Amino acid sequence: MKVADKHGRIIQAAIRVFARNGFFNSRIAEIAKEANVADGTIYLYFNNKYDILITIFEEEMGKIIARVKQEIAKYDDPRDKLHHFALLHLSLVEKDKELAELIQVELRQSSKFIKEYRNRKFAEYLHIIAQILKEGQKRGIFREDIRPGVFKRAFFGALDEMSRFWVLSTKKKYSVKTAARQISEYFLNGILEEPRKPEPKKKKTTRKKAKAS
Amino acid sequence: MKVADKHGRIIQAAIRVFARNGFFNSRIAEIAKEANVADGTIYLYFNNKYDILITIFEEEMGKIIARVKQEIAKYDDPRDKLHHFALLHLSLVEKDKELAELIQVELRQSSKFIKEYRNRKFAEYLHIIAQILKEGQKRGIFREDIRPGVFKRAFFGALDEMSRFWVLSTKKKYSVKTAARQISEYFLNGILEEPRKPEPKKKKTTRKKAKAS
DNA sequence: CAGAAGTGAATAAGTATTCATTTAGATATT
DNA sequence: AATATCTAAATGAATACTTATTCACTTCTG
Repeated sequence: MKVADKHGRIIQAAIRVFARNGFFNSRIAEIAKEANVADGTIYLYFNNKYDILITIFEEEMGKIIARVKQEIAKYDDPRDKLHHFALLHLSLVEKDKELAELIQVELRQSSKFIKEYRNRKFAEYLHIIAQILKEGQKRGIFREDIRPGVFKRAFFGALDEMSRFWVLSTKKKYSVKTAARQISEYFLNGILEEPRKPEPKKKKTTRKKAKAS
Repeated sequence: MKVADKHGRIIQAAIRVFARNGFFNSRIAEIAKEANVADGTIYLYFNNKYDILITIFEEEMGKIIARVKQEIAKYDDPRDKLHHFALLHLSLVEKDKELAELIQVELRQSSKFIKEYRNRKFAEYLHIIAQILKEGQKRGIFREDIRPGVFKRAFFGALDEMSRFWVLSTKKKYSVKTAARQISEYFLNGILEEPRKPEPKKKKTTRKKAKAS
């Protein structure tokens, strides 16, 4: 990346500034200052303030979706895919809290444009979850009566709310690993004591030593 | 309540206007017009624009929390409590979409004030879920290794994301009942085929309260 | 008729965007 | 090698709005 990559510098500055103040409370002047460019320079690279926000989503969400798809493809068992989806989602949030906050907070604005945009882009992300479910159903691993349309939103929502906790509060009470394991456990096995799952037959990446039984 | 309940009229108008445009894109003049009062009148009842938003949360969230607590108390079995929490949450969203959208979208603004406010008020709502879980654990119904802090966020998040789907899109593909049943099922029994709970699928309200062994 | 309630035009600030001007880098000319 | 010429990139002060809030005045109400 060149020293004078103005486009990139502006994007990165905008992520920080928008995350800090929210879109509406952010000043173009502040972004310009943070990017070390003049106010007017921003308009050489972006049509307007809104365009900066949209571009951030376009570029960054694209990266995230590609990354997640690639990672999930490494695993064969849908149960593993689901668990690793959770793990990666939470890891990405932890790694770039400012971007995560921006996506979580500003992408929810009420404007028609954002509404439609979010639908279009998030649909792709949610679709990954639905695909994992469907594959598992085809293989007889997941129950047939699970509705992909409900499941993908529930699973994503669970991760998203957990993420918000980390993004908004500075203190992190649970590790990414713990949270990801808990959440994928809820969805795979449920929380009931009674119908505890016997044993996963095949692969086990990491075994949990039942120490204090 | 008087016919000329200006406070209430302004609140209701603001809910509509804020939901329609988002907080920042809403004009005081528009709220005033919608409430059939003069612009200046609003400042007799509220300190500023922001105060209207906060008051909406204060009053409406208070009602919701009270309502949910009351409803949940009707059931003894934590499994039923959880299911009915889901059912009521989604019903309330469906009943007042504008308020739901406002809470979902605007309560997530980045401003420090909102952040803190949300934390304080939502903590109470999330706490209801955690309490249900803990009680179930004490009774040996739910597994001991479920972390209330993760669970309450995951469960709420699942419902919240499902709600957003309804709020943002006009078409409703799933009924409240279906969605609530699916989501509470995920969390109670999981989605796996194998360790299917050996219970009759058709369970109605008149289900026997067989205390789990 | 006195005080409360309500009004809405005027005010006072704030800020996204523009554009006349400057700067930097490349190429041509001597 | 030094200088002149040209163009794109960059600048930031000025513009051109927008809008929350105020307050002098009017209308109710008991």
